[in-house]
Amino acid sequence: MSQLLSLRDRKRTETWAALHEAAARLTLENGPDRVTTEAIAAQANVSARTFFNYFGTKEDAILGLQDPSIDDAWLADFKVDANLLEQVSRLLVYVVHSTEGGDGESLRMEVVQQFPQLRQRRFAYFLKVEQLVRDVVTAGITDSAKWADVAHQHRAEDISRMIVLIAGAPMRYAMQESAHAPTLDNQFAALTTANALLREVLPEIQ
Amino acid sequence: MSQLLSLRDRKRTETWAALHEAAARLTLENGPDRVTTEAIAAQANVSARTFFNYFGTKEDAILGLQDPSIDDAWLADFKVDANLLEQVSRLLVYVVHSTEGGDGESLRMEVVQQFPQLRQRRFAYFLKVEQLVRDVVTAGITDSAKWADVAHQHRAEDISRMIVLIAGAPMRYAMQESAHAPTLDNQFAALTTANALLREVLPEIQ
DNA sequence: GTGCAGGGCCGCAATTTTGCAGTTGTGTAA
DNA sequence: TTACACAACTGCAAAATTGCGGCCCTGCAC
Repeated sequence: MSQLLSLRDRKRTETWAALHEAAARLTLENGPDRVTTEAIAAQANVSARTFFNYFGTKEDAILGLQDPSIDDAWLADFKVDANLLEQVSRLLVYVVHSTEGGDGESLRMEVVQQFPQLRQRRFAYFLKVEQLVRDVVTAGITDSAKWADVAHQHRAEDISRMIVLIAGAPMRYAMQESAHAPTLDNQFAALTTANALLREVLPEIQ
Repeated sequence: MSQLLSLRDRKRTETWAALHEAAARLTLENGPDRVTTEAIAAQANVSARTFFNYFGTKEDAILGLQDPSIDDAWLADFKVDANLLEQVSRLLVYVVHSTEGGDGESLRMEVVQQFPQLRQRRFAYFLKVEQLVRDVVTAGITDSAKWADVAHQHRAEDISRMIVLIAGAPMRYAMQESAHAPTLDNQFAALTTANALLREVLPEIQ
């Protein structure tokens, strides 16, 4: 038996996918307002209560969003002593990706294109992403000798808040930019553009 | 939603059936000794431990046997004050039936015909059936005015033991008789014959 | 307005499933 | 014979699921 995942983890993944699939499909068919959490649960063959064990809101299920997380391997690679902006940018991209569960074959895209009202929910998730990344950066700064000087004058929390805001600016920019054409390609292009823009702007404003 | 059964009960029934099905099918394909409980569980998509939450032994799963039980409605109809032998006979048939879970479309018959070694397990279950019926009869006798006299000279447990033995004789007889041709028809015919035989013998031996 | 039903969502206790670490018995290679 | 793998089966604690009562909000009939 190929068991990269335990039976428990495999079933958890399956249930998550079943709920997201059901939510997305039913939404595509009837629109988000004419779908009940109960119907989604029934379609996924679990109880209505279990639905809320997996998703905080109906919209999260429709979009297939999950709380951001960082793999230990990634964490090990993260260093604050050089190229911090670059590091934080990469981390943000990675963590945003971690909020989008399921394989690439999700119905998310179709749903977002069909019902743009749902789009706002992704911004809410970006806040969670930033929070998580801030925690990581804060920890890095606290432990770093290089940052000791600055950390003496400002709280590490405030330093990382500012850094994450700057590093996250391209993503916020890209999210607004690609709002009306939310394909994967568009998002990626928008982010690339925004990154370049940041690089040009930064030297000019100090 | 048609919910005669709660979601919980429905899933429990499904899992039971999935395990029995997997056990029977794998046995038909490979023989009972070359099937592991682990393989059965995997086929039914549950853990190895869960298998034993449903069945006490591998053979029980193959045969689809479950502990005997009596519906409350049946219990209400059971009276010890008249035609006791008849009543107990009926009850025995009913309770034996209750040990055979699943719909009629079970692979049980095929398995038993293919691997007669498994047959013995059904005798073990008949003991459980008798025990359960004895308890019912004992309770009836204890509460009955008609039996007060006899119950004064013998313990109610002993009285019911004897009655159940007599009432169960045809079933034991039939089980031996139909051992080599265990189809439903054969079993039923054997039981009918045995019942008639009992009725003829009884008056002669007092 | 006022009541009321419907639906999102949460807390909690009961039930079920899982993982894991045994124990036991049996076949079998050394 | 000994050693050992394998498979049936069990106890127990952690995790997942379920049922249920309840809160809050919104829309809709009256």
